[in-house]
Amino acid sequence: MPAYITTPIYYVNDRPHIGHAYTTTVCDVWARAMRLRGEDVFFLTGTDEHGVKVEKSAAAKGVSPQALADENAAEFQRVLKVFGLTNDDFIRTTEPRHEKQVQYFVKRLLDAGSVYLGTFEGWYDEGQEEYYTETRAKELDYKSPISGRPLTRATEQNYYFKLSSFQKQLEDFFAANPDFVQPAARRNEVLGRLRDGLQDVPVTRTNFTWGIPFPGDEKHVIYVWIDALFNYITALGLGEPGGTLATQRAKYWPAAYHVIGKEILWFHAVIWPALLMALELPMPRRIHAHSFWIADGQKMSKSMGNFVDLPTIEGYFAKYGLDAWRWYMATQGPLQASDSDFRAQHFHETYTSDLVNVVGNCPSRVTAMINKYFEGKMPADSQSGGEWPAKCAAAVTTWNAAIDALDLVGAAQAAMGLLREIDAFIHRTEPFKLAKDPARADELCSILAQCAETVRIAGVLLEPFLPAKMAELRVALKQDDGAPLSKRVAWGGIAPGTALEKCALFPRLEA
RNA sequence: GCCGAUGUAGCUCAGGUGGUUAGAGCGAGGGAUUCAUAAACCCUAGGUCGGCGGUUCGACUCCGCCCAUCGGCACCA
Repeated sequence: MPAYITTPIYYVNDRPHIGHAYTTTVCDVWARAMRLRGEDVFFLTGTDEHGVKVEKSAAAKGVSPQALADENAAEFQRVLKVFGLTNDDFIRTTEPRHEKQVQYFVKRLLDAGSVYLGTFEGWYDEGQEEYYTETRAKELDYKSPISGRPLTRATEQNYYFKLSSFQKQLEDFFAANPDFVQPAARRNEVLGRLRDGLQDVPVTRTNFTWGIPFPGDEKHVIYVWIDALFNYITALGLGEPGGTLATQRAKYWPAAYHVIGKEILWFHAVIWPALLMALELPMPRRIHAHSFWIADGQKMSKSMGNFVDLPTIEGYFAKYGLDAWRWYMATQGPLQASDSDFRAQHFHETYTSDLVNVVGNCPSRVTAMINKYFEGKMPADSQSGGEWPAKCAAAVTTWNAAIDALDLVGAAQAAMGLLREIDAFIHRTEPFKLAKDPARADELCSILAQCAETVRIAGVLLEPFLPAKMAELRVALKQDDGAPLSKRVAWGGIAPGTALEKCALFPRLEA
């Protein structure tokens, strides 16, 4: 079955930071894992480029909105390369292919009666050009928080999406698909809010022009959120049935995973499914809303200026390497309901205890003994692997289930658990003592062959997390990476007599 | 303010339909050892299980109140 995974499209008004890097890395690990299995994977990311904020920023800089979007989109694309991320496409919402399809979808919603022209009335701040909700306006004593001038009662004509009419259908869908929104805490949040009842949502704006024109009424532009959500299917060409893009990519819909941050849950868990229902398109399989990184115990914010930004991240690459960064993101990140704290010391400890002491050290001691006792030649195992083939198979099963559930920690632990068991096995069987007893040579051969083979298999399972370092391990073990997972984790991949090199994958570093 | 969640060892978190000594990983201290990147291994850590009150023979686990933190409260990308 084709596997489709998406990140949100990133707002071009932002500079790339750890938040973007995190979401994209999570998707990248998953995409690599699925490709390793031999699945047909499509991994999408991109940029969201419309909206009043972009228009204003561009004006402030004295450039056109498109020029600003071009510059920042290019920066996001450059960053993806620096991070070694393997997205299959990069969609930009100002591309004609996207705009045309969004208009097609909106037109269909209009024709189906799911979008209608309505009137919005509310408290308007003329200086700020924004509306406040009734409660917020009351809090402000009906005065502008900026200018102090009284708010005015204003009305505006907008097109609305009949979200309210999907209440029942959404409730039924959530009931039938309890895993649709992950993690469970986020699902409960959505259900709670759903119980309060849905109101129709405006899908157009008239107070600025930097957006996709509303089909048939061009003084309206399509609200950025609606525009942005459609990226998930415009990239597959679903808005141009029969087109070239659709021919190649329509098979990827419905998406397996929309990975998002918790701040945009409502749009993805409720509005997006309702839009798809209105268009009679299939639902994505899962929405996974991760939480946020905080920095040294403090919430990251623009005003605090404490975002873990690109230069900071590149500092970690320089010191620890890209794979170490991926490992920290994937195993220590906020994939579940609570936030994770990014701390330099924690990063260092994770690097040392996981990567140096286990993932680096275990292959090192195994290849070192084989070099010392067998001149580097893979020994023959008269025990056919003993208990290890079954242990490896169990780890693969656990790993597969974890990947299916986007449980990156579980998958990483399944792989690393094998290495920890090999360490224990070496401790128990003491091959370094057997080496001194010629009468027990056969036993020694079996033990070290089993160790090497298990290390090889663990290395395969670690590839999505540590692609560069596991490539080094493959070279040391004289392996290639062509075959699908099932073949590569089969016992006996290293032929007896193969010349194995000593390897030291992760150097110990000072804090 | 309203709704929801969380609060357990230095850090990150498990756990228990109430019952003798509350667990893991990491960090820290000590030991033994060498195949290995002084790594793997063994031992140690005494934390009033957020606070107060209640129910009970007995609560960290049940109930109430309070405090703190986090999320949501719709036009915010």
